[in-house]
Amino acid sequence: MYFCFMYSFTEENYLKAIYKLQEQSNLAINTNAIASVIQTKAASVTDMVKKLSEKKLLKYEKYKGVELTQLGKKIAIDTVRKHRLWETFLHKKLNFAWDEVHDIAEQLEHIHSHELIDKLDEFLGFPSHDPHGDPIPGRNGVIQQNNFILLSELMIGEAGIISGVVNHSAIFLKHLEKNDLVLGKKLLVQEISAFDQLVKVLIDDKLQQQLSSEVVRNILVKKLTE
Amino acid sequence: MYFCFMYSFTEENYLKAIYKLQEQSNLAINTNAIASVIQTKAASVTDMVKKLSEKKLLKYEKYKGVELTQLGKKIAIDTVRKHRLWETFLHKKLNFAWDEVHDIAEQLEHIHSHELIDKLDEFLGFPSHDPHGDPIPGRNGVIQQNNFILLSELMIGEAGIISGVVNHSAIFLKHLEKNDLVLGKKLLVQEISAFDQLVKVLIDDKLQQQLSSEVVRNILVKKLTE
DNA sequence: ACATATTTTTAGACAAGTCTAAAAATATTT
DNA sequence: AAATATTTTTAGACTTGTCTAAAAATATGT
Ligand SMILES: [Mn+2]
Ligand SMILES: [Mn+2]
Ligand SMILES: [Mn+2]
Ligand SMILES: [Mn+2]
Repeated sequence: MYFCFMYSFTEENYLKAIYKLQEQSNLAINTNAIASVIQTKAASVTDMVKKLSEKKLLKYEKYKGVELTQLGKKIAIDTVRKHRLWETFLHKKLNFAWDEVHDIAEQLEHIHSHELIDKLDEFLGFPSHDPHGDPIPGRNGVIQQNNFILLSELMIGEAGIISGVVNHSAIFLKHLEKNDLVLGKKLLVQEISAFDQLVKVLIDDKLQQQLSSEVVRNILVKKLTE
Repeated sequence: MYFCFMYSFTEENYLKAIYKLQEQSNLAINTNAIASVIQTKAASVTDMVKKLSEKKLLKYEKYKGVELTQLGKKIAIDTVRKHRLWETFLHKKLNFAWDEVHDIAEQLEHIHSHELIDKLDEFLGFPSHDPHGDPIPGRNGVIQQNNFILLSELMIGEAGIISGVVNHSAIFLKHLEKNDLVLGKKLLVQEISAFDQLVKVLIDDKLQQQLSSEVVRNILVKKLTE
């Protein structure tokens, strides 16, 4: 096994972070934002960004921010693909809870081997989504975008299937699991309190539960039309 | 997930290399030997060995060589355990050929997570041997030693089950596979040429084949007594 | 438009790990 | 036992990635 060209863990992490920031806002990506994602200092980001620019992975103009090149974006998406496939493996095959997979996948995503990731993909049956409902990019780099909406956007009387989360923190995921709010559950919105915004939902046509606005703003559902 | 204490890839590789050298000869381990295994220079080994000594992972005396401490040995064995479990996963679950697993496992063995390796072990059904017949250390660090012998040690009329290899090179493994000399096959020694040492064997009571002395000296068998 | 606050970059240092070339220690010959 | 050869260590430099503190650029308020 040899590597066409290999990027370091650090480089991949920077590219992934910039890619995610680029996705979630069309504004220029500034060094402080990157620093906060990577958990490092802005000065370090400036250094690194210069090197990535040298390597044609992104375009960098002093004081203006950065933008990934096609190549940089490809590496980033590839890293996301690996991350989500590994998360799926950990959850589906090794029975890790959905709040336990992320940190281990952060390490596994940097293993370099195309054959490995292709075979893993096949072994998992070419899954389309990871344990958190996030789409898994294909080996061509195409990401099929979800059309999920926030649970908080559902009107009274409308229903949806839990399909993803906005907040990925372990504490939130654990909380959802404890309350049986896992992927695939059907939720029917029955009542929204005018006073404290608590949302009363019916889970899978059986159990009734009250959800805080914090919770409903962080659950993504596939709206059921009918 | 947090790590009790984490050793770097490099440190783990040094410990593993020293451990393997320690196993295969009772002599003191000198820096050149380590350098040749790690694929580096003796000067670099000296530097590293000093640091590992600081960290109580090995005992080092200038010009005398090194010896692992209990802690160092534990880390090394743990790394071997991870390596062999991952090799088993790659071979059994992802259908990699036995000559393709080593290089990827060299990367995977450095993923830090006890839960991960325990769950992987369970997922694989607590295998006792890796795809090359090498024993997989238990989570307690105990390695159940093989009592395999070289195929070259079998006398005419004796039989054995292929159970391991001495040479782990991809070219040798590929050659064995091509000739159907894989783990589990039964070999009966029928003839040893006095002239060129070629060994005529009967594979699984069916196929006759001539093996070079290079081959018979690199196959390990479990002798069948009867 | 000018002063102030914020963000970003530079300068210089540090840690891990590696290298080459030279010096020191050990081993082998004669 | 001295001379030579080999092995091992040191010295000093380099790379990657990080940091702090100071300087420079940009943004904001009046
Ligand atoms: Mn994740
Ligand atoms: Mn995920
Ligand atoms: Mn191996
Ligand atoms: Mn092996």
